[in-house]
Amino acid sequence: MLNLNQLQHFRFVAETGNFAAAARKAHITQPALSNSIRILEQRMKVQLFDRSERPIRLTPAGRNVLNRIDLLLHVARNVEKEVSYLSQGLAGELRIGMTSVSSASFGGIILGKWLAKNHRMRVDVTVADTLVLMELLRAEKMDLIIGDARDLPADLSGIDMLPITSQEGHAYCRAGHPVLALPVISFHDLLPYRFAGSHFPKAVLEHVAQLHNLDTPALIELAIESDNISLLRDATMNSDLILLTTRGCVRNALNANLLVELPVELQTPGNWYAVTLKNAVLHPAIPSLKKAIREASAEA
Amino acid sequence: MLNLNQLQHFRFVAETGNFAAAARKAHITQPALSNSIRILEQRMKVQLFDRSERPIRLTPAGRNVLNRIDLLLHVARNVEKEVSYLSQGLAGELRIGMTSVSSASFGGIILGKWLAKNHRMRVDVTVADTLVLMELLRAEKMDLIIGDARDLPADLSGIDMLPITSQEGHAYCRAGHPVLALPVISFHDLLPYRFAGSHFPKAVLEHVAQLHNLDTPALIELAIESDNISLLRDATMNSDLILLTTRGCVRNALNANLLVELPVELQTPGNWYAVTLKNAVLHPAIPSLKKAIREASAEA
DNA sequence: GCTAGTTACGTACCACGTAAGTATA
DNA sequence: TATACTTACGTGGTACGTAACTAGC
Repeated sequence: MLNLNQLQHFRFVAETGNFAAAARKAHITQPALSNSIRILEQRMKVQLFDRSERPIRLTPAGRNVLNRIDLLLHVARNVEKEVSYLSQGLAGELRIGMTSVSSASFGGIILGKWLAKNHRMRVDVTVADTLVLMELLRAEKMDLIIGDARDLPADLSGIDMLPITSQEGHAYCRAGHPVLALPVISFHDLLPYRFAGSHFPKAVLEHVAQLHNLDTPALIELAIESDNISLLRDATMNSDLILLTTRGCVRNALNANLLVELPVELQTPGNWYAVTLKNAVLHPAIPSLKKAIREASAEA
Repeated sequence: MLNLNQLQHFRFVAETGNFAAAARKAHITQPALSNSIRILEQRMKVQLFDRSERPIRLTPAGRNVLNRIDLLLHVARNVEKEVSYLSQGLAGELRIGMTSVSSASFGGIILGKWLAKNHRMRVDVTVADTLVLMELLRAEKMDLIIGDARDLPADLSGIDMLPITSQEGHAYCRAGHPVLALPVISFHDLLPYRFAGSHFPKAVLEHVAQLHNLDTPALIELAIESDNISLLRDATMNSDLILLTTRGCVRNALNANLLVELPVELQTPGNWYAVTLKNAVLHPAIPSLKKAIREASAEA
């Protein structure tokens, strides 16, 4: 097969029109480069340079070869770079499996944030139920799946499970909120006060609505929607709105007794685990993705 | 830089899923291939295969590398093939210069036929006058030019000239044609009999018309036009048509005294030469093209 | 125990450096 | 004569083969 080093050498000489300068570029001595080109010419059975006069000149055939080589070297450099990134877990393609609900409620968020930081990574997401995903994982057709704990099979040998607790949702109100005066608080009691929350995936609201036998999710009226969590906190602390969010986001306000967690079961759907094979070689990017999942969990 | 051999080896193993089979494909022994892969893994800092079980399996990172490599190897093989053809003068790009007249009258025909036989060749044709073309040739911006002998410079040192005589046109009629009875025959005497010929470039007819002071080339009425030369001969031998063609095309008929060459000056425009540099390395395809030009000349 | 991949070791070759030689301007 | 490329030669590294070893089915 072709020797990319020789081709690179050839390119340097063709570019500089000068063996000595090209040798400096290639970080070898001039005679070594001279040899390299000579051998290349012999292998190709093509005279690349006309050395009969100074400065040396590309032959017509040399020009043709040069044109061809350009693309090849370009592709080679790209592959080299890509592999370097790949080995550091910074590039490549991950095959991720998710259940429909987990993808809707938090999978997209985690992946989105992770991909923003890892712009050389590609992710191929398959949505299926946990049992199917487990099969795909075991067949090594998946690099990582996010499965529902209740559906994970009894046989947990050979798999690595990372719990995802990030998105357990709760309802919060300000201290001194009128609803706190009730002896027993149900979800229905919250409805009149309206809600504050981040842009929830539809699936989450639908699930909560269904859980509490509401005819339509629209009854859960979001008075204020924003991904700016501090804004939502301030709004809740200064009104009777009910804040729907995760505990991690209001930890400080809870400690300062500015917000109160309501004893209402939102029961966000299931407990999830990020699952990988234990006795297989993982994709170099998996540790980074798992770290992102752990951090997302810790934030909650 | 990357080593294409190693990458090829990797591909073989990935394809067969089997070191022994891959070694046979690569025409090396199995331990040698084992080493090759190991070194590649070390260089890439990526584990490509999971050897802990049989059969061995591609790791996720290995899959990623494989995808990347495919294009690279494909391009490399193409370049290799291309260079091989190039060295045999069967592929590559030629930069040809022609005058406007020569390109119209026969350059296109010769190139067309030659390209049909050399389907891997590309030709970049520049049309300019002979002096300009000579400059381009001397500056090695042309591989071959077709120049008008009258415009070629006095200084012919360092250039190689191949005369092109193929297209010297003459007029022919059947033996016993009435026009032969005239004591002196001029071109105007031929007009009433109409003409037979191949599909001439406009430039040629215009030139002939101008030469004989005809108001319009349309007066040279082509009763029959065809690229099938034997059909034209037959038609001419069995009628009073005047055949406009080159001597080579009617050589046999002339020898057999079936056709007669008329003493009429058609003076096809100029004498051309295919010109190349003498003391420069030529494109490998030039001999083949020159041969085609010589053959086209010989046919005439 | 049989198949398949690895490790160990020896060899030949190839790419490179240094030094001397040759050609061009 | 000076610059630039080539040739000659010595060396280290690498890619391969052979043979012995080890591990999975």
